[in-house]
Amino acid sequence: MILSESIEDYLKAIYALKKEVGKVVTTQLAERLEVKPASVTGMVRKLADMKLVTYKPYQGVALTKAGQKVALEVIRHHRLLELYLNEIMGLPWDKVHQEAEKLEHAISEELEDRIDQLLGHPTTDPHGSPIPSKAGKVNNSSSKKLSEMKRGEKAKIAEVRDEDSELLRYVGELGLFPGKSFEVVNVAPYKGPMTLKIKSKKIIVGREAAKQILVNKISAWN
Amino acid sequence: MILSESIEDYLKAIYALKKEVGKVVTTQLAERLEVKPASVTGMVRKLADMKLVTYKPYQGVALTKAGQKVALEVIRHHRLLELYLNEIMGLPWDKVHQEAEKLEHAISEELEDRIDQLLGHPTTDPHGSPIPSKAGKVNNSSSKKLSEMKRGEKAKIAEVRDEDSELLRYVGELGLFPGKSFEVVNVAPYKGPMTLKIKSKKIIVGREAAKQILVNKISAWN
DNA sequence: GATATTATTTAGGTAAACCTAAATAATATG
DNA sequence: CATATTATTTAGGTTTACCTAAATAATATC
Ligand SMILES: [Mn+2]
Ligand SMILES: [Mn+2]
Ligand SMILES: [Mn+2]
Ligand SMILES: [Mn+2]
Repeated sequence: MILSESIEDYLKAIYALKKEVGKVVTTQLAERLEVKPASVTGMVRKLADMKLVTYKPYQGVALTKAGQKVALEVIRHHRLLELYLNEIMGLPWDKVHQEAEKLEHAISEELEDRIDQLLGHPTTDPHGSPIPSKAGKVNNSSSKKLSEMKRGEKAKIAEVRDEDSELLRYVGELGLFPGKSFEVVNVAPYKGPMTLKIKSKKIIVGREAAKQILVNKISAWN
Repeated sequence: MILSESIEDYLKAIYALKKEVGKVVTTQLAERLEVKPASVTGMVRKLADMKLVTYKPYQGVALTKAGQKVALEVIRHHRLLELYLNEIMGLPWDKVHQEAEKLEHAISEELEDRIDQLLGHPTTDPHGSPIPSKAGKVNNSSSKKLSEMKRGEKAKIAEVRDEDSELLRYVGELGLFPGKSFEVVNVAPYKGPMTLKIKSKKIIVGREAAKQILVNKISAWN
């Protein structure tokens, strides 16, 4: 099965939107892929012909088993590449997404396997997103947004949106990397900044940025 | 300047053919790129419009300064990638060409620079081909074919054709890597095999394979 | 030097992945 | 519930990079 770069990107976007908003509609897909809605309609019909998605006009799109398999393969490429570029090659974590976006379509299955091996079969990328296994299993931690946390709650950074380079630089400077534990010591009103404590060091993060950060709560009785 | 993958491959092929046979004609370009001659005519006209080549119908194509610059940039990507894949990632030397053929169009200039740095600014790829510098300088050693050597002559392996995986596996098993010194101890008649001596070890290589191997003669008075 | 062969170009088409503008369907509002 | 707004689709183009078939130019052969 030789699929075009565009097709791979559509399937990936459908997978992501499904995860993020539940339903996948034309306009949102168009916005994410930076094409016009009319183009999405055309492509989605084609994907339906290829049995990669199911599609009912005005109702939305959903991946079939086959479509999901392709999406997960591309996502696996993407996240393995991000981790390799960051960890082994030393590229900053705000640069790797863009690079991986192109490379994900270019690497062979053999190179994918080699990268996986060199990284020791990792399960998360530099931004905390799970790397699907070769077989297509994904660890989907049910995490919540940092922005929704209350004063006094403790949590661990799970995942940071990886598309926005500026956000990543900001968050990186604050030291908010996946895996870091912290406590919310203050939440300013009027959508104001949050103050966090990481190992007795206080840091302040804007509420907008906090919306882009997913965390796993640490239960009080731990 | 954003050039398509096809355009980059045309320019690279024109560069290579110029080097190999001196003149670049439609049919050969078509054969190398695995497209029909009519398609080459079309693309070459387009490249001429873009001032990347000069073209006279029925006469042949030649790269302009701008065209050569692009060709050398793509070749630099290709060869740096081959070396990285082989040396750092441990891919066998008969696999790296195919992989680099796709990746060369996908990596950013920043990643190119990082690879160059991690490799210590290398000057040749795993098959012995020179890596053009960032500025576009290429070391073109004037080497001859192994197949044309006579009994008793000494030389060093310079370069092995990199497109044919089977050839590379064969040559690799014989230990004929770029840099290896040897002496021709016998040349069988009727286009028969050649016997070489590398550090007192004798190896036999077919004449067809020997045509694909370039060497630098070691002068007798050395 | 006429004729056959080979190389190349021209003309007209196709497929993929976009686009714009207009039509239609779904949803929201007074 | 009639009308306005928004979402989506349809229809008809465009661009890129191919293709085939036919025409033409260059070269080789008798
Ligand atoms: Mn992509
Ligand atoms: Mn990521
Ligand atoms: Mn190569
Ligand atoms: Mn290529």
